[in-house]
Amino acid sequence: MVIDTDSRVTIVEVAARSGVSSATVSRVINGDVHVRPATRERVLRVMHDLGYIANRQARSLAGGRTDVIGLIVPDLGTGYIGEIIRGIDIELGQTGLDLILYTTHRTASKEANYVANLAQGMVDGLVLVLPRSPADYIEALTRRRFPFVLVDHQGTGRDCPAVGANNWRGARDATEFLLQLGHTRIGIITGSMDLGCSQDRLAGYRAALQDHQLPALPELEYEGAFLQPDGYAGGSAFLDLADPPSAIFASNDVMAMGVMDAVRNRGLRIPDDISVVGFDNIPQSAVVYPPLTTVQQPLEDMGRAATQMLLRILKRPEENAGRVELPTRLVTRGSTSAPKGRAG
Amino acid sequence: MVIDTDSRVTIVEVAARSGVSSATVSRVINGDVHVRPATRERVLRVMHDLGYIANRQARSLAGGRTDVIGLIVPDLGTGYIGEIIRGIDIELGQTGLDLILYTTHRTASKEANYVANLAQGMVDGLVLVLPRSPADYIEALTRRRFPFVLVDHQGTGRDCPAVGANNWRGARDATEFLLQLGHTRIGIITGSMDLGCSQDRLAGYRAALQDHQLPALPELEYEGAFLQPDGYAGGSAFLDLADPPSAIFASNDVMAMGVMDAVRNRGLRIPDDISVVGFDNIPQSAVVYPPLTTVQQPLEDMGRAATQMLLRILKRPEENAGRVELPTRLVTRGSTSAPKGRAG
DNA sequence: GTGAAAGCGCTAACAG
DNA sequence: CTGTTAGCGCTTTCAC
Repeated sequence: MVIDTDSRVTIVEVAARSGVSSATVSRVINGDVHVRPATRERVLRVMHDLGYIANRQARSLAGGRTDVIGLIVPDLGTGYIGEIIRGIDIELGQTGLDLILYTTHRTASKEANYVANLAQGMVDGLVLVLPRSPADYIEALTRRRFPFVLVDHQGTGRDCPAVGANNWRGARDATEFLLQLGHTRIGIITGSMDLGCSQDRLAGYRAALQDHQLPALPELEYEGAFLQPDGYAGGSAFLDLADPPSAIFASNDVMAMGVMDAVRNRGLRIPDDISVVGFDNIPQSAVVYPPLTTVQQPLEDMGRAATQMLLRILKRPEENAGRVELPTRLVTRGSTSAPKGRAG
Repeated sequence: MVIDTDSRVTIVEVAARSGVSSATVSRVINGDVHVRPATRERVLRVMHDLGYIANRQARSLAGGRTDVIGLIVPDLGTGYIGEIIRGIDIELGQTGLDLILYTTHRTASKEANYVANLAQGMVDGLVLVLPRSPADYIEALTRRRFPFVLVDHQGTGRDCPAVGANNWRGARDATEFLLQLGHTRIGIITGSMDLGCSQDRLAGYRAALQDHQLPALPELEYEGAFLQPDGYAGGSAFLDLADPPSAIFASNDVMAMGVMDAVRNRGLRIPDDISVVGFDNIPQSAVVYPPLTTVQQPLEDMGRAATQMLLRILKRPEENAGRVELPTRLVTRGSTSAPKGRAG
């Protein structure tokens, strides 16, 4: 096949040269069964010879499939999203679908706008990563039966197709790990409590304590908002207690870094004096000193799972996809050890 | 503004409600000057009230601007590309342009296909990251004056708009660093010598030696192809020499890892017996043991620069954009030290 | 300044 | 099985 970048070979030209109508060519393109094999062959040959390339715009304008799926992400800043995208891309590579990427730069209104824009015929389906304001459009999309999936480790998504990480279990595992090490006073710094993931992580933490017949103490629960200063503030608050915890679980790595700063600022050592655990396993957590023990989210897998789910919806719109929760994995590194402080 | 996800508000409806023709609405949308200010105001208001969203497909089909730029990347596997995309995204965020992403999965034919596809009116301009077969389409694009930029650290791009890293200088700096440490026998493992970047890196290495009145010895130059086994083979070859080098510069990090394996396999230590330097600063290089000294490419900056360049071309197609070379940065880590071997 | 009308390339009924 | 005929929503001459 001659790939001619200039080519303006249209369906009409292919039709003319194959001695059929453009409708038939269209049928061939779309794999319509109602075409005599011989005709199909001939058209295919001409398309090939001419280096015909379907015009995406025209196709979708006319209301056909676009073979493109839309991806809306909050930003590309952390590398976090990159992992998810990679998973999506791997899965999409198996199919003939393309990807159009939109970055909302964390703006909820842009998000809703893009959704509206894309769902208007530009793509066949939508993957929404870490949506800010899903409520704004989920209902409309659902009503219109427009295929979409949320990648939503935050747990904000209502009852709609979504994949997320098992936050509850991740937090429980992390806390359980600290308990196994011998810690009995463990502080938690939560994320914004309006997010499902924060609630789940806190619940997981409490569940682990309960498993060990330990009470959940309000003084050991500090509400943050996923930012480093929150970790610093929370860590400092814990260390100011008459009886400070010997371990601190931060609901994300960024806050864990803040905790580490707070601990060091007090002249205390990690993990000798205080153990610290994070959540997310961002790349930085492996290279800080000491390397951070944390809960890894299966980002790439989440991307893959979301894509598979979308493909399934695209194929069988009637079945409902439900929600998938992927398991997290505890990554133990140098920021945790058995308590070595004063008395046991 | 009411964002209505279902909305099928078209230019016609806006026209009707503003008491003008659709042509005028189109003019307003496209910032045509030939519209009375009062009319413009009115139309704008109606568009706003109705939550009008332009249909991308129709626009580009009709031959107008698409306000989308196409991005073609080889893959998303390494995180390497992610950095570049981030730079592009940052720069694009300032404008009203959107991004459509294509992954070629390292297939040259897909690459040419996508280029043809996108350049057919789907996007206003193209950014090609690490192109495999630019020769296949550069001429056609240039002839058609279709805006595009290569992000091309490999230096494969001919004389066309491109941004790359300064490979020569990066290699010279790395070699100079080793020389400063006191190494006098330094081996180099090159990349595929048909690539401009490999040639430049080798030249930089030789230049540094020359600066110190040291000869470039053929026995200390091993040709690889950017793969780990090449590093292993090259490193082994060097260590088999009667007078092996005390430091090895690999033309990328992946080969440097291969070198490290070879060194360890000989029972030698890094950096005590052999210093190793890489190129790229891939994430892994920070976490291997010992952490790898390497030359960092300004990936995000390259993405930004490429985007700026494309925007400039979009604005002033007549000026020619030329080529930009961005500086690299030497990242010194644990894999290098002064030679401690036998005699000084 | 503004409107009317002709497509852009394709799909989707509806006939045959 | 295949052709005819309308558009999809927008831009763009060409008139007025």
